[in-house]
Amino acid sequence: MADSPVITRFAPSPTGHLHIGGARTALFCWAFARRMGGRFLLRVEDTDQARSSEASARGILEDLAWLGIDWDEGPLLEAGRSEGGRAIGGDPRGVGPFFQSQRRAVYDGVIDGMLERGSAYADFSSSAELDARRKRATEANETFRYRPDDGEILPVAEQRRRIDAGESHVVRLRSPQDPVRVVDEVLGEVKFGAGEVDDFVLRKPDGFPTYHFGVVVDDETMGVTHVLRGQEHLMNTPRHVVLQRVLGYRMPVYAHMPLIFNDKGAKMSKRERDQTAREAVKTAGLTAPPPGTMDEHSFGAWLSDKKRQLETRQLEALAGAMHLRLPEVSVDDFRRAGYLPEVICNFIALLGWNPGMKNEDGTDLEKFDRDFLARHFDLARIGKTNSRFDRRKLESFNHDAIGAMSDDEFARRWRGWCAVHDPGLLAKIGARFPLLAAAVRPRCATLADGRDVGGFALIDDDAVVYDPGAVKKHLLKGEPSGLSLLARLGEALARVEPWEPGAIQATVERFAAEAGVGIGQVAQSLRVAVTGTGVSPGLGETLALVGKAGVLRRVGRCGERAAFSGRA
RNA sequence: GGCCCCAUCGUCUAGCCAGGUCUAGGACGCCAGGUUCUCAUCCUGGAAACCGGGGUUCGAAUCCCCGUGGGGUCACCA
Repeated sequence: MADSPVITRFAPSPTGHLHIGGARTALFCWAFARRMGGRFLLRVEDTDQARSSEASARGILEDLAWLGIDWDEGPLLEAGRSEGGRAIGGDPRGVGPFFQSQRRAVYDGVIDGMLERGSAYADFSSSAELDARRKRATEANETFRYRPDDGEILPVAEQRRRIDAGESHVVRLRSPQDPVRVVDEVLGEVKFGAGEVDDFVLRKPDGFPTYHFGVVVDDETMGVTHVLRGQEHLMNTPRHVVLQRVLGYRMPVYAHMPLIFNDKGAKMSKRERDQTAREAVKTAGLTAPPPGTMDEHSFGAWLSDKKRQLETRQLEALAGAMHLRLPEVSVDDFRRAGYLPEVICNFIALLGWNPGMKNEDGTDLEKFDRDFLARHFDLARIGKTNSRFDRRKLESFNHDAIGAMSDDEFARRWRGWCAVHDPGLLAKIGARFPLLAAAVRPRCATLADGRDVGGFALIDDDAVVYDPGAVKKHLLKGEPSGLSLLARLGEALARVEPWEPGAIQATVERFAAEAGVGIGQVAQSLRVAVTGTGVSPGLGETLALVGKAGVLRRVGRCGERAAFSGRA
């Protein structure tokens, strides 16, 4: 309907990185707004003074922009500056600001009215008292609900006087004890009995609103029509609905989405990464930090304290030194690990939503882009069941996406990634980068894999490390042995001109035919001689990358190695 | 523990709302073959699920109830 545009919002709390679950929530909010021709807005819920940070807010905004999730209203962000740039956000309707910390006057105005009407009251009791009561209730195995009798609440004038005197206090909702019924777009009808909602806090002693109060006031003020959020918020809904009723607000449409767990079936959390690393350190029996990762003191402190978390940089350095793969949990993690933003969007959309369409070959349609989501996303097809995050499948999707790219496109993307995450590779490979990219592309599941696959091209010629197994299998065995072919092969290769994959390949094939041995044997001996292992991209590409001089040097060095006398 | 949600292959799911066409389809992973100079691709084939018990019905993966299991939530965090 033209007169009732859909308005959705994503409202992250800037206390850390954007979690993959949060990214999905944002994506669904975005997709739904797009599909309905509505607006998607972003609001930063920075009401926890101790934990919120500007850097975190900035990071979350950038992660969203990177995923291609752009908001119509919200904080301004200059995104993609390197690629022409675009500005996201703004306040066309004048409903901002979009940082809750800047909206105190709005909340205070609402609170004042509630205090006057007696629908809220100031509570001057200390949090210590409350904690004690809560503890007693818990020990007695009772549910603790803060709900004083009418007589215990101070007269309005008295409240006013003590507030004006500057006494520390919280403001609580005088909660009507009515049942609440919500028809959730995902879960259907959900009922909450009368008395489930207690006199929860609306405004904290520091003057900042609580989450519940901020959400309800802002959603109303900003005209939010549809609230899409994780199921962990389901039990917050009756609170919000009660508040809305007290304030005479409209109730938005709710849609609670299933949760995403890690592959172990536990909630995905940042601690996982530290846990994984800590376990690896312990099984490896490491007692000191690997060189260049961190100092001994922080290492020891981190190792002995399960709750302690390393800085991202330290953790990554440690994992790198130990050749350890850390589980990704934030968008930022996936980005550094070399996943493509469009693949992440595709994959997380599938965690809880399904288009329910078939491809022409009868298989289920599950590969799609953001534009598809913007055209087909709907609430009705959001599932109810929690899902596990299957990294193998994500990897497969990413691999397929890379496989579908042209060499040029891949080179462009990989170069962009390297510029941020692996500048050393760019410096080392120089002008041969396009060649490397082409060779490596079909073998990469992530952009980070390129370094491993093409590692042979990134080392010095005399730094090749020979894998004993490969040497034994491909150089020492057989008659004639690979080793014995190498010298003559070198001579043949020296005459190759121009030095490019096709010509190299042809020469090797001719050599094999003339020597009367299989192409496989020749190729493998050469591969081992040049890369040190029996695995690499196609032989022509591999040799082309190393360069003629490099290949001849490596072949020569390989032939000289006494270590190949058979004892390996 | 109270309240609330959920339940199809190992994992993500289609099918369920409008019961029969389901000897339950697909994807990832796994296993076995084939193509290939290795690897990765690619091709072919395979194993693999309706949580249990009651109903309703001629007929239930689909509807209802109970049980069990899993999850969420119980802050002056969001």
